[in-house]
Amino acid sequence: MPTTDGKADGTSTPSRILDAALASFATRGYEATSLDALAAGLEVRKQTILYWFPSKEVLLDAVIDRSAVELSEALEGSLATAGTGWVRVEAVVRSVFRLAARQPELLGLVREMGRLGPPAATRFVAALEPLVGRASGFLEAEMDSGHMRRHEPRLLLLAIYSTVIGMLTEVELLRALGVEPTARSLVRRRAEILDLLRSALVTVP
Amino acid sequence: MPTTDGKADGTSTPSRILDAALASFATRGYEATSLDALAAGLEVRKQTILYWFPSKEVLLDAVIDRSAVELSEALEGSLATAGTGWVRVEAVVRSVFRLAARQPELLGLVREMGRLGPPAATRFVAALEPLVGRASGFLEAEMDSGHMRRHEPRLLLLAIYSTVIGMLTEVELLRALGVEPTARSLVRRRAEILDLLRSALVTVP
DNA sequence: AGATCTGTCTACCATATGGTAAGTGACCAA
DNA sequence: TTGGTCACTTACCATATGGTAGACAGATCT
Repeated sequence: MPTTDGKADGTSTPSRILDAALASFATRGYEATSLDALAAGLEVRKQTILYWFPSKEVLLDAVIDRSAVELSEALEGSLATAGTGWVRVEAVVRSVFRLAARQPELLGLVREMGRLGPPAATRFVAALEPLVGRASGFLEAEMDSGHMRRHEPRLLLLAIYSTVIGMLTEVELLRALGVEPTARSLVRRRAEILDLLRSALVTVP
Repeated sequence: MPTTDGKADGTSTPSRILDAALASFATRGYEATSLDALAAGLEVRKQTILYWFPSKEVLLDAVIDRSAVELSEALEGSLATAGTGWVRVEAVVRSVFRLAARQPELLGLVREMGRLGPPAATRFVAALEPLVGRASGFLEAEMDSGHMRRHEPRLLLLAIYSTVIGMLTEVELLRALGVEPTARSLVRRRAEILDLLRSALVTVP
């Protein structure tokens, strides 16, 4: 497999392939995505894809790796925010929503991880482990210092994660509930979730 | 397509097909499930499946319909619990966890709905609409009477749903977080989620 | 100029997939 | 006994899939 992307301006062929693959994996799913369909969308032959990524699985790994880096960078940034406990939680949630507005596929891929058993999912989670560790440690510290209600930090993290991801990716359900997934409604959902989380976490108003 | 299931004792061929299909759709996904694999697991020829369900899509619809009924029945029951606001929320959450312990595939299918666009997902959500309506109405009434913090009821419902489903189905993530998905941990997760929800919802301790 | 390397393409291929057509044996009513 | 229905089977088929082999044009190196 070639190791360089040629021009690194984001429009090189391998980079475009990764973009398309991420989008399709996130929405249709990995197994339901065919290399032919991917290639057709890129106006390229399937063999071009197989030239850069010698198998579909390698392509998946590449998508996962790149996405994990992007996710990590976006979240590490907001996690580094200074300030008391709740402000930081809020900053992280806001940055996830920003991410969802800009690159919804990234969040979709996170959801897809569940189905892709140990080989792929493990890789993804492993890449995000430092982030999870930091977040978990932060929550624990805040609970120790009495700023937040005491909970099992890792379960709390999972609950927050589930809520946010659900609110952002359950488009079908939203529509069925009469909430059109527009930019406006995204803001409302964000407000709603922050409100909920604050009630659940912060000890005294 | 034949309309009767022969013996309705749950071991009739069509019933067994539905069971296997539900399990596979919920874990591997609809598109990733092949009729051949399904048939092999049932020790039956693929054409037997196509005899009872003339196409894969019809099979999916049947799985959805049956699952929606089972889900509805289980939840309607606990929603009918008497008592003040929080007790009922708790009863519903507990019954979802009970369902998750007994029939994890049902919850898995719910998650799968998101990916299956409008034809299938709409059918599922439509079948559950009365339930959602009742739950939403209940939440609104509780907020009106001051037992619960005011929130947009349908968004609140989505948040609760996402949290519960996430806690129950994100097995990969749980494992990565060091939480082995055992029966013990299920109880802990249930306690954790009830605690969180109570903090977030109930007005006065 | 000639050789080599790069990126993409055309030409195939084995296998798997959803689905059609046509049986086969057991049972059952006339 | 025979004709028909039921549950299920074997025999196929068109298409789609991931992947291999190798050709071809252009750039780069010697």
